Amino acid sequence: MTESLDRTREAAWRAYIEASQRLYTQLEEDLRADSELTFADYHVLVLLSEAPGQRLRMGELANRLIFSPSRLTYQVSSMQRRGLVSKEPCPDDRRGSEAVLTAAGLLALSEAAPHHLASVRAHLMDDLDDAEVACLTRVFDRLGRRLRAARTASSTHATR
Amino acid sequence: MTESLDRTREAAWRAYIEASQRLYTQLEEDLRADSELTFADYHVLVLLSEAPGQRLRMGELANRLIFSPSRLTYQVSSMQRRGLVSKEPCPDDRRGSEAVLTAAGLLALSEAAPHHLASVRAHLMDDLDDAEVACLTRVFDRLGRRLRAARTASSTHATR
DNA sequence: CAGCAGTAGTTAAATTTTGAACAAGTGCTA
DNA sequence: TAGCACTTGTTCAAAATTTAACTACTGCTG
Repeated sequence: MTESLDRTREAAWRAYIEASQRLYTQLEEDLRADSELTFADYHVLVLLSEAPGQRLRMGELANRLIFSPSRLTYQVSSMQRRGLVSKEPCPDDRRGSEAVLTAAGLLALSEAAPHHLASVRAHLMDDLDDAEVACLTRVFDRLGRRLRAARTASSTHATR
Repeated sequence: MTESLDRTREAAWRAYIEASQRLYTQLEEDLRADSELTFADYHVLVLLSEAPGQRLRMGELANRLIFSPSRLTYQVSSMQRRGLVSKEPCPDDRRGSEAVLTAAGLLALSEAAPHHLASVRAHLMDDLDDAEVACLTRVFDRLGRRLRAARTASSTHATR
């Protein structure tokens, strides 16, 4: 019994896992219903639109999306085929390349965003009071920071 | 601006999405490091181990895992190949079949569980105080219930 | 009880994701 | 500055997932 979760934490864990999965599924479905984008597409567009010059190094994009390098390569080529982004060699590092938001990509984002945000509100946010929002922010901010740290630490050490 | 999220909610949303993705990735990685199971495998084993007769109808299992039917078929055949579950025709409904936990499956679960639970604690639970646990439970319980309801409602109506 | 709309689950093809190798370029160090 | 270890990103093959048929069965309805 040493390694178990107490009852309340187990309940929290199960509720979290199930609801998160359902939420994700629902949002993805909504997004595809009123745009031509997947959640991953949307996320790429958001990140690029916020980046200076509306461009990001592949590696940086992969880190933020929490995508493997090869997955990102695939994701970006798919979006490139559809004209949502373009790809340019990186000026200061000839190994690298950058994904760049196109006008069509920006347009697609601006069309999809209202629906998507409405969907996030309808399924999740509108049902939360301010204290709950604060709690989620605190918990997941902390968690994200910790997991980010753990990852860079382990890849630096190369322990194992 | 009608369809946007206010600042605090947007921050909560982003923190949640990122941390959840990182957490999932981390847990999956841990699980694979100290067992032969994926997260999906593990989840199937848990559900079966708790079911009466350690067996569940495919459909029921799919609902609980939030898997598409075909994904579940694939998942279960894979586990069947590895001897973790077996499959039996359902006695009262000749269309149906049941997934049944095997002794090897139960053993694999019991070996993996301590590590996995420790991992959940280490990455998530140990860092939360009781109020936060209560908040998560409340929020995600409610969300799960609501999304579950939305799904059955929409599939009944078959609107769209 | 015949017909038929709906349910349970599988199958097959196409798409996506992973994982391991790889090519190219960088930058330290000796 | 030549050599080498590391980084960046891609490619290829294998595995997983989705989507759309499709088979078999159930259970209502006339």
